[in-house]
Amino acid sequence: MGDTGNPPSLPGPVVVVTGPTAAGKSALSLGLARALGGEVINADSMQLYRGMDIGTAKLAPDERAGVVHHLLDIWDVTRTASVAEYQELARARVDELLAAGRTPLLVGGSGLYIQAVVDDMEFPGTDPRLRAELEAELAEVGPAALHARLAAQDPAAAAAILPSNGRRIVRALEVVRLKGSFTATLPERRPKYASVHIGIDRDTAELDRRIAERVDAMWRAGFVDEVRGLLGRGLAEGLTASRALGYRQIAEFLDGQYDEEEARRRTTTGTRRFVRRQRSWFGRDERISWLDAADDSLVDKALALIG
RNA sequence: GGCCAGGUAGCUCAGUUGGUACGAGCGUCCGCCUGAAAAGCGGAAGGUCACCGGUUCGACCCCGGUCCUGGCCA
Repeated sequence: MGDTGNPPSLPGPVVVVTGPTAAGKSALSLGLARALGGEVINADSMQLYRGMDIGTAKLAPDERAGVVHHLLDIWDVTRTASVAEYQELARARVDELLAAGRTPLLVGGSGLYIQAVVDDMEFPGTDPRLRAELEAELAEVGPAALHARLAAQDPAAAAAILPSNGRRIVRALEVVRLKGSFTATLPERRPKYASVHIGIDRDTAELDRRIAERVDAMWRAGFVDEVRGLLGRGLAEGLTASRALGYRQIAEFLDGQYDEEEARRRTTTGTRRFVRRQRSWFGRDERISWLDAADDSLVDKALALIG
């Protein structure tokens, strides 16, 4: 149990708690943190934002059961998220905790973020000016034309990216310009820390039911007011935060594009769809040991995995 | 009870002057993913065209009847 095949020389262990939204990660993480004497490091891209509380199901301070949480509320809603930046912040916390003999619990549903911390991933830099140029070009000539250019500059990268995926084509072209090639900058996946990956999930019908209930509860808790308030703080200008599930839909409702009921409907179905994408991502990570969130002895089983 | 409109994919609706349903949006399912990842992108599966009978070489589309839905009038 708990044997992840990590070379013993790696620092750790980092306990990862992940799984689709609304499965029950937060609850489990509290149980584990208390049992292990650990602290939680948030790995949820949207909980990084200050003021996005209700819609991200962020644990309020008094709900954290005395467990210290890191990397919540660190970004303003106008800020564009960045995996690379998150990676740096999260690793600093992991290192601090390990040095202090505390167990870092990396908790969240953002698969790429977790991987960025735990694996030896390097993100080539970005150049805002170049990026803006490429983006403008994309808007003008469309993704197919840019894809053709990528194919000429880095055939392997072009082959891996669909001609319709403008965003990824732009990033690849940016990296090619900065580093010479996109694909060559992607090293083999190697672990950076010794880690135990615990995934929790539920029966799909059950999870869908929980999602519907949760969205309703968010509405009752004042989700619409939260968004209204954030719009006053520039939410609409934030590239990342304005796209968050529920926030986008409510903003569109407040903008008069459709009614409130429709916003809630779209939030629910969008969340369901998101779950499918999360599972698709997690499914490729063989390190994850899956547990049923509905299991009565969930915490014990998770502790057994950690060993 | 009468009149009008309508019954086509899980939902909302297109469509064929009669020749194998060209469907669309949403939903559903599957997948991709390296500085926006709750984002972005791709693929697939779904239809005895309400039912019965008739006309026709051939009807989802024409005719008759039945049932159902909505509206209007009594």
